[in-house]
Amino acid sequence: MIQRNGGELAQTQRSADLLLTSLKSSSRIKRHLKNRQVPIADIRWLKDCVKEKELLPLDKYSIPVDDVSSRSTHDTSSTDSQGGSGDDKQSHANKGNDINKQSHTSKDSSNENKRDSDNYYLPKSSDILTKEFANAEPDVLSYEDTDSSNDESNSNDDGDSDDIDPNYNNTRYECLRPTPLRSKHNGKLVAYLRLLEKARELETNDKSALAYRHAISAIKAYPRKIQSEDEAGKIKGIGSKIKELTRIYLETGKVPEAEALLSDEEFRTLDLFNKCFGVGPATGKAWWDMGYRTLQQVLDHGTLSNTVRLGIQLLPDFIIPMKRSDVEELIDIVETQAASVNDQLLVTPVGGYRRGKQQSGDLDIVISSKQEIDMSDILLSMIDRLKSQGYIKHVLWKSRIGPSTKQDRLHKQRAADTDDNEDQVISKSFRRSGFDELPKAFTCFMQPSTGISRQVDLIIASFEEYPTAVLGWTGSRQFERSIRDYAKKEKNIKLSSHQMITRSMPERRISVTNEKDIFDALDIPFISPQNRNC
DNA sequence: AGGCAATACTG
DNA sequence: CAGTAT
DNA sequence: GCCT
Repeated sequence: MIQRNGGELAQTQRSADLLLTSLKSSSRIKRHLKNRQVPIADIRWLKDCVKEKELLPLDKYSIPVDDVSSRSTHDTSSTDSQGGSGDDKQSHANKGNDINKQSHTSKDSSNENKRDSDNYYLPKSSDILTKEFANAEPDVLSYEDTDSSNDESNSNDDGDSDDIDPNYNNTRYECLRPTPLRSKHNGKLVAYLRLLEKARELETNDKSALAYRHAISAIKAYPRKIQSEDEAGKIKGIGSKIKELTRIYLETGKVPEAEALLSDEEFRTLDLFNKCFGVGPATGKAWWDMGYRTLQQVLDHGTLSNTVRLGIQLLPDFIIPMKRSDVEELIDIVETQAASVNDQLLVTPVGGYRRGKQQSGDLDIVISSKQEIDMSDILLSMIDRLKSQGYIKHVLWKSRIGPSTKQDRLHKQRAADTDDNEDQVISKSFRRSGFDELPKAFTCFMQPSTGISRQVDLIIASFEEYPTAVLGWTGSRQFERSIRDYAKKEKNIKLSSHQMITRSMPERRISVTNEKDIFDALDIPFISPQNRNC
């Protein structure tokens, strides 16, 4: 039945990516289990799929076996950029599902063909796709309170509650001071401001959103509990509007303007849409305006590019946070595969993981080399290898610029097809051949131990580019913005993830061999990755 | 009043 | 060029 | 929305 309908029957449990069974008790299932990495579902799923002629979500059929819930215990919504709205409360999708008998099957894990089989890698199921906010319970404001019984310790004496803490570096450049993962003393206020930031972003009020971001970073870095509106008003990044919000917060313990968003249907819907790869504020708003209220509706009725369709279909998995051990499992895979491509490769995990986040939404990896070697083709080699080993299931996005060689080929090809406007083509290829950016790919991995799809971004950097690439990809986003801003405004230096150059006319490249060199060249104190959570 | 990081791909 | 991604 |  599987093969007749375009599926493949795996030879072994290990190579399957879905197990179907009709066994009833989870203990019996466990005795037969050799592969805990993949979802287990009732065999009726298969029959129903055939009946409906489509791949149905697994959730109503999936059978929970794992008792060591792969979810983490407390989930305090992620720190940066990611939604401050602590949406889902532990979706324990699986309720009474126990059926009988067994049989296992399904897709082979290696091979990747572009036909329908792609679909078999897709949905894990979940209620996210059908989630609708019309009459839903409001979200609960989730925030990171590191300190319940605050004050004490420092706050030493003088706490003239209207003056800012003297230990605080009150600057407009976030990169000049340490910013921890979470606010130690003002977590709830930060959570409210995040909501407002998000709302501005979804309205495409970029500049306003940025202003909230500055304020949020400032407060996260602020070393004690803010006790008065005047104290808040003295912090750079907080102006009249946010000072007022702070006043309200201090008086009532709430920020109504933000609180309202927790139960606002449009906001919550746009926020959800926006979580899909390839879907930004404009697309989300367009969907809303067309009357779509769930992602499933969009899937069913919208006309979508392949990338966006994938983005939606992968969301149920991508939305599940990775614990550090999950991330490490993927790092191991990349390291192993890199070593077999070239033993000089150096694999460095960056992104939120490097900044110490306990939960990550994706994994960013810089692939460089221990010595100067030719890095052209490394990206493609890695992708090929990871695909053939069955780890990469999709490439969501891939840059095509790569160190010279094949790039030239591309451009020559192009120039050949369009002799129309020679000059344009030439100047274009000229700019590009200078390797403006790092070759990179955003991919979807299948995490072996859980069977969950994970977003993994691979970035290739040459030996020389390594330091700036690591700095640039470690983030946070706000840290990068501020350090580049500082470099430009204060030092007249142009900083990007692939180089650091003086802007004064004879542009000269500043050579650096590690991150510390970059801070030194800018003459600013080194900030450890754990303190770049602006 | 001007500026807010910096770049690349897609359609 | 507008939109999206990092 | 905030700083210069």
